[in-house]
Amino acid sequence: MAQQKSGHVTLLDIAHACGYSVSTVSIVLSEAPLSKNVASTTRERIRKMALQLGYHPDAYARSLRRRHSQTIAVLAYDLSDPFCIPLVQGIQSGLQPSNYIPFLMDAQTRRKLFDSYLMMILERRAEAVIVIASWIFEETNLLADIEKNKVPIVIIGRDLTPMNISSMLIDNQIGGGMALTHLAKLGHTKIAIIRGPEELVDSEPRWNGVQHAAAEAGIVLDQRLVVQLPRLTDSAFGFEGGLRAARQLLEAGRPFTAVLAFDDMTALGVIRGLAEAGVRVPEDCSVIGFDDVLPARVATPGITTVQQPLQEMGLLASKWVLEEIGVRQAGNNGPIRLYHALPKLVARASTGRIARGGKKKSSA
Amino acid sequence: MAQQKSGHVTLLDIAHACGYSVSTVSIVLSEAPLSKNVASTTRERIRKMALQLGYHPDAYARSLRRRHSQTIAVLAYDLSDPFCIPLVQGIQSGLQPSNYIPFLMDAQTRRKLFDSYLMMILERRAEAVIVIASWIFEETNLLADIEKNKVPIVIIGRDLTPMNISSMLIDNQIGGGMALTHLAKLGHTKIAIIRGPEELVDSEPRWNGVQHAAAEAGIVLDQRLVVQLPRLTDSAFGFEGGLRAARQLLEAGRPFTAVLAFDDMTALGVIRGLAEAGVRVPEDCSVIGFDDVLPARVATPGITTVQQPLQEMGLLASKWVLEEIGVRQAGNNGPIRLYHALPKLVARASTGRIARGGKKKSSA
DNA sequence: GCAAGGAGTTCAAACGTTTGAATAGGGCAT
DNA sequence: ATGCCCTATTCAAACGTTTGAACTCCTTGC
Repeated sequence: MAQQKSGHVTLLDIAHACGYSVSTVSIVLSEAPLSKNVASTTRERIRKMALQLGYHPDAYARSLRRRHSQTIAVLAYDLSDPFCIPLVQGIQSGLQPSNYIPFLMDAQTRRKLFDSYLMMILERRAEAVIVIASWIFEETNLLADIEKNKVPIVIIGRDLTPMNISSMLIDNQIGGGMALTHLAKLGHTKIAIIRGPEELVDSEPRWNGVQHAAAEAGIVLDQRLVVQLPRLTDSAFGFEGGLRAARQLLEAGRPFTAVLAFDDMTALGVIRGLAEAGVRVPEDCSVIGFDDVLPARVATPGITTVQQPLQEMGLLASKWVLEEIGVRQAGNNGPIRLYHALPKLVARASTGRIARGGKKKSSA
Repeated sequence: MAQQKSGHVTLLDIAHACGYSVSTVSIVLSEAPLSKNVASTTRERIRKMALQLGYHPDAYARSLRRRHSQTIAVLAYDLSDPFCIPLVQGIQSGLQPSNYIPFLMDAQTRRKLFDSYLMMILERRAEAVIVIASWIFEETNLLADIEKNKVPIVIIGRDLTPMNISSMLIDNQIGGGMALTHLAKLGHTKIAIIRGPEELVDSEPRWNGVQHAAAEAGIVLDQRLVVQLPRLTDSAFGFEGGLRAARQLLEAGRPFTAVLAFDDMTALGVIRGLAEAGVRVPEDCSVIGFDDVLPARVATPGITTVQQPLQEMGLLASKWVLEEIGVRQAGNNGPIRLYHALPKLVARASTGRIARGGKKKSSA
């Protein structure tokens, strides 16, 4: 009955209610070491009263006093990009066994939000940060600020080891190569390539991988079959880009039997664009993507793609930060790490052996 | 230089560094009303020093003292379900203009996690809660606990007005009707129905809507064409269910020209299952979904579906809680609200007029 | 000469915990 | 009796803020 003005039940309320001091109550309820020499009858009474009054310790007071928040910030550039989800899942499962809890933040591809979240990370005294980066993340100085505060950071999707930040990336070069090799093995030679937007760091190495693999397979890439995705404003909407790219390719009228799309969403857009013109996938044209996101798996035909081990990466990222928290508590400093994840080709139904007849694209 | 043991710069550090009291520093940096009669030179010096030392106010100390956390908990049953994302987006944009920040929690369809997050909501003194519910949410008593603590709650996807909790749902009955009517208008009469899992509250009313609309259209539903989705363990994997349902339907050998799937993921599974048997969508068979999630929009053919205004619902939910926080601060109590969102049919390419020849399903 | 008021700053208490040190009352061996 | 340990409990300070009240100078008006 002795409700505080805050509306929440406090230790003091319980203390009053059952005639012990705040200390005793605290010791019992927080299961401090000292609680082993609190009389068991006392323990019982306090516990019962706490339950009855509906007590829940105030995380703010507790964290203030204990000087740690048990919180790990997870800052994603955009949760509506299906790419982020498996990463977040991986991180969450990695954090589960620890008693750190993830503080999920969604920057929604907005630079402003991204920065304000970074600020919040500092204010909320997150004990570590995992950043899922993309182009919005343009060397913000706040990250340095976080580093200065001795908060462990891991960044996924960017190599920031030069700034002393542990980083984790997919090996885009190998991945790009895999995609092209897969198409080559199926007999395709007239391959259209949809390159990623310039501001994405993945675009360049992926393209390099494609070129090398082409050279190795003895394929000359027709520059007129290479299109460049524009800057994507609307996050997940590589789809729109792929759709336009496909139309553009068809209009150009140069024949091709396969499209190597920058990522899965692009690939899905391409397939839509081809379908508009009556081009069937994979019968008339193969399409390959990259990432292996959910929409690619559930589409029919299933999209052949270069899979990123996103969940594993998330898991590993959480392991890294937990470890680093450990070593810093011991007063040391762990190594700055860099991990290049290996992609894996997942062959589904959107790619196939080149048609015998060498069927041409229907163009205007 | 006067770093505290916590590793973070505090007001005291700044006070020492520039020779003012902690109070003055606090007043300046928190822009309290009193700061208007702090000498501007003082203000300058303090601000400069704060910046230089890299000061960031401790959210824990601040919230403890101010007695509010500026935090609104958003508890989703599973972020990897594409259904949740637009809701979360809507909530986020609704919260943007306020200075409450969303604390995003992902229960990952795990009852245990769900409960522990609810606990955390209490401990972190969230000032309101928005729950995106599904079947994992089985009348947990913790929600009552939250209510008891006078924290405003809004639940999406469940009618909890009997428990005095504002609720928001899609009108499943109307939605189900819309789907069936759409198929009927296209001339379909042999319609297979895939009902939702029993433990989902949406299943029942949606099915009712379908039945009514069928009666109204003068269609008799063949019970042998009605299959029931099993309990979904793996969240978003209605896909698997749809796939199996399609196989089952084809095996049964009863002809049908359209499938009304419980939701989009199911529809995508159905399409895959039909494709396995060489049944083309929409030429040989129409398929309609429900929800309008991303994978349905980017698949080809685009899935015709009954759209839920998820983003708007999220937005509204955030408006509700903000309002309620307002009225409670004024000492009053707002109304318990209930909102039935109106679904909208989005016709895409997965449904079409029935084939003239009345082409039968290929079965075993 | 003095109250009134304002500008600039500081005091000190409070928010709800945790925890090292202290206390009180044993019992038990010397 | 004294000293000592043991059990059960409490004191009081601290975490980093915020804020109502107080304090010290000044100026200004009467």
